[in-house]
Amino acid sequence: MKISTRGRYAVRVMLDLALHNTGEYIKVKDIARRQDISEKYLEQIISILNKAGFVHSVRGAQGGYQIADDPKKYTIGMVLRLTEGSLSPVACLDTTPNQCERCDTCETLEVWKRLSDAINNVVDDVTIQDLVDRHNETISFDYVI
Amino acid sequence: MKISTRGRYAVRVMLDLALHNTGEYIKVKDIARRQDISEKYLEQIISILNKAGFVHSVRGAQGGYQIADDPKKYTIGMVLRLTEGSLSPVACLDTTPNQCERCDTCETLEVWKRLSDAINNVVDDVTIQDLVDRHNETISFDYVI
DNA sequence: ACCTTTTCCTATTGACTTAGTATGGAATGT
DNA sequence: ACATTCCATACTAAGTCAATAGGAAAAGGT
Repeated sequence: MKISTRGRYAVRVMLDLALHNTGEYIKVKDIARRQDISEKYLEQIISILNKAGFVHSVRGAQGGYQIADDPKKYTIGMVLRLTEGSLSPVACLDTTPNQCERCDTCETLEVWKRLSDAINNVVDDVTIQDLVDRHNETISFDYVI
Repeated sequence: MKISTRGRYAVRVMLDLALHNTGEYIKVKDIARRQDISEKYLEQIISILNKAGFVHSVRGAQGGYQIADDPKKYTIGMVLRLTEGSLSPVACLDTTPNQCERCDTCETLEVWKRLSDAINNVVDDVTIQDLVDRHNETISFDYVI
C-alpha cells in the first residue's frame, strides 16, 4: 500500500514546474538538481507527464518543460493515477462491471469501496497550487526566523 | 497502492473462522476449499495470524484453528497491518520522528498524513463481526429469492 | 554546415516482492 | 502404529521498482 517513487517524484516535478513557471523552459537537469532525483529517471517520469499533456516540452538548446495549465487544474490524484495507475486498493474495483466471480457474495467489497472513496477524496481534494501555497508559507516562515 | 492477496486472504480466513466458530477446530483444508485458496499458501498466512495470537491452533488429528477472541475485537486494519505491514502511503510516516531529511520543507507530507489517516479510519472502523453481519444479511437475502 | 544542448526512446540491470509450490518434521487422536 | 493435521523452511517463476546506459532527433548559436 505504498506510493512508489514514480508517483511521488511526478508530484514533485509538477510542483517544481509550478514554482518556477517564469515563462522560460525548465530543464530536467535543473529539476533533478533541485529535487535531488536522478536525471535519467526523471526523464522517464516527466515523459509520462508530457504524453498526458500535463506539461509542455521544447527540444534542443534552451528547451525544457513548462507546466501546461494552471496548477489549480491538477490534483495530486490526477498525477498519481497517471503515474501509479489506479489508486483503488483491490483490482476488482478497476473494471465496471466488477469482473470478480465472488463479487455477489463478497463480504469485504463494501470495505474496499469505502477505502477507495476515502483515498480518492483526499488526493482529489489537493491541487498542485495547494502545494505551491504550502511552499510559500514555509518560505515566509523561514524569513521570520 | 494495492492490497496483496496475503492481506485479503488473511481477512477472509478470520471471517471464515468467525462464521464457523462452533467450538470445533477448523482445518486449513476446509478453509482452503471454502475460500478457494491454495492450501499451502493459506498455511503460511494463517501461521502469521497464529503467531500474532489472532487465532488459536491445535495440532494433530481433529486439530485445526479457532478465532482466538470475539470477532468484534478484530478490525480489518489489525489484520491488514499484521499481514501487509504498515498501511501508510509513504515510508517516512512509519517512524517517529520522521527520518526523512526533507521532511521539514516537504510540501507533500501533509497530504500523505491526511491520506494515511483516511485509510486507517476506514479499516479500523470495520470489524470481523461487521463482515459476519454482512454475510448473514446476504444469506437471508438469498432465502427471500 | 557544424557543434552543443536538450528532449525523446528503448533496452538492460540488480534487488526485491508476490504468489505460490515442495519437502519434510512434529504433535495429536484413534 | 498410523493417519491426520499443523509447523517450518526452502525454493521458484513472474513481475515490479528504481534506476542506469546508449543513442537518436530536434533546436539554437556560431
